[in-house]
Amino acid sequence: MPRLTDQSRRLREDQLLAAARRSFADHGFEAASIAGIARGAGVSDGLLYRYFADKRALLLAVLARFFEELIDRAGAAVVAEAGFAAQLRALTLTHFQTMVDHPALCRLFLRQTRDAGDYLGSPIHDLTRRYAGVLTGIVAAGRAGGDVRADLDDRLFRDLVFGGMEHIGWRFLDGDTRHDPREAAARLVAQLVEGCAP
Amino acid sequence: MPRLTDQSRRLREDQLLAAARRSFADHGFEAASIAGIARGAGVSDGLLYRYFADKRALLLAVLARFFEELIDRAGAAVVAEAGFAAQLRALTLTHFQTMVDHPALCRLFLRQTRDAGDYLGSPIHDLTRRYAGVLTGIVAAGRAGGDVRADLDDRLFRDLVFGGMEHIGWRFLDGDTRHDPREAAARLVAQLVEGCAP
DNA sequence: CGCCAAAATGAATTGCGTTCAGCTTATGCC
DNA sequence: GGCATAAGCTGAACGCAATTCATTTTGGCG
Repeated sequence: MPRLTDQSRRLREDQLLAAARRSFADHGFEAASIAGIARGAGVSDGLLYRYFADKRALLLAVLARFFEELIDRAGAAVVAEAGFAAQLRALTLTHFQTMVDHPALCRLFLRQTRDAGDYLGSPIHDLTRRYAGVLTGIVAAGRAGGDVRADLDDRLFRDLVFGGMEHIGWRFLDGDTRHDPREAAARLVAQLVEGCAP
Repeated sequence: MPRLTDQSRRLREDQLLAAARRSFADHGFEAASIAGIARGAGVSDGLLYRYFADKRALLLAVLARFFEELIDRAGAAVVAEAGFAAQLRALTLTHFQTMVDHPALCRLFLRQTRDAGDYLGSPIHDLTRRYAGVLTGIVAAGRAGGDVRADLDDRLFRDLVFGGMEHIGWRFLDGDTRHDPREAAARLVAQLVEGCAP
């Protein structure tokens, strides 16, 4: 049997990733079984290991793809807006909306991504930098436009934005439907801009 | 053989929890084995299951105890200070210092605690409320003292504080020794108070 | 048409959480 | 002191799922 073409190899990989995404989203990491994923993709258990080193590598590949989709959406939403606050709202809204639309995958991401030796230097780590870069761009433009303090600590601000989004986002993941992503985004941005002093 | 006294039962439980804390901190949740924990406590595998329903319940008990210690420290640190900013710095400093002192347990906590059906209504969920209550107290006092906007959204502020602390804290967990907990706490509080507008 | 290398298989291996049938031990009663 | 009792305690056996690898299948090429 001759070597697979790059294209058909990629096709099969897509097939496996799609089946894995379904299984992981439906059952979580531990409860999703290799056998179930392989069955879902219509292949044998063993073949999975020709494409991914182990179960965790498969999960990380699923999450990396998912994260990449989020970053692309966020980037597009941001460039469609003008002004610091509007761009920041676009970023946070995209983030929240993703949590509403894909709660299971977001859960997986938050639980499995950071920590564990395989994070630093992983593809997901690089994506995190790319996502952070979107925010850095917003801040740089805001500073140039006079909407942001010149002495703002970029990294601290990033930690507040992403940390705040994460915590607020858990309400969406927990299925609290009283909350509206658009309003949550607006409130978060207003708070970040104004602070809590009178 | 007569029933164990409450006291000796608690003693044995402490023994098991201590061994489990060591194992989990040293190897992480998955890699820590029941056999290893039991050996560490000087008992058989089976006995563990007379005290904890399963491996995960054992982990949650370890984390609950650890979290309780943090809350007590934080509460004590806060009441020792006066003024909104100083109290908020005390809370965040305690948080950061705990991350520096117990990185492995903090990692476990962040990775294992939220998510997974067993969170809502669990002892750890209650402790989270207690921890949040410390911050709520600080904000209420700050509002009364005129250091906090009357219309501040308490829950949003809480999400920003805890989310920000968590993200900043990862730097401590990742062993980035360039960062000083005290300075990180001061910067975080200043940013929260002042916002990012010029 | 066979040949061969790569793809694909799935049964065997392995490791670990969990269970439970049996064994130990401390207490109180005769 | 001996013994019945009931709870504590043990650790080998079980089940389940990830991973491996010897074997089979596949399809282009000389």
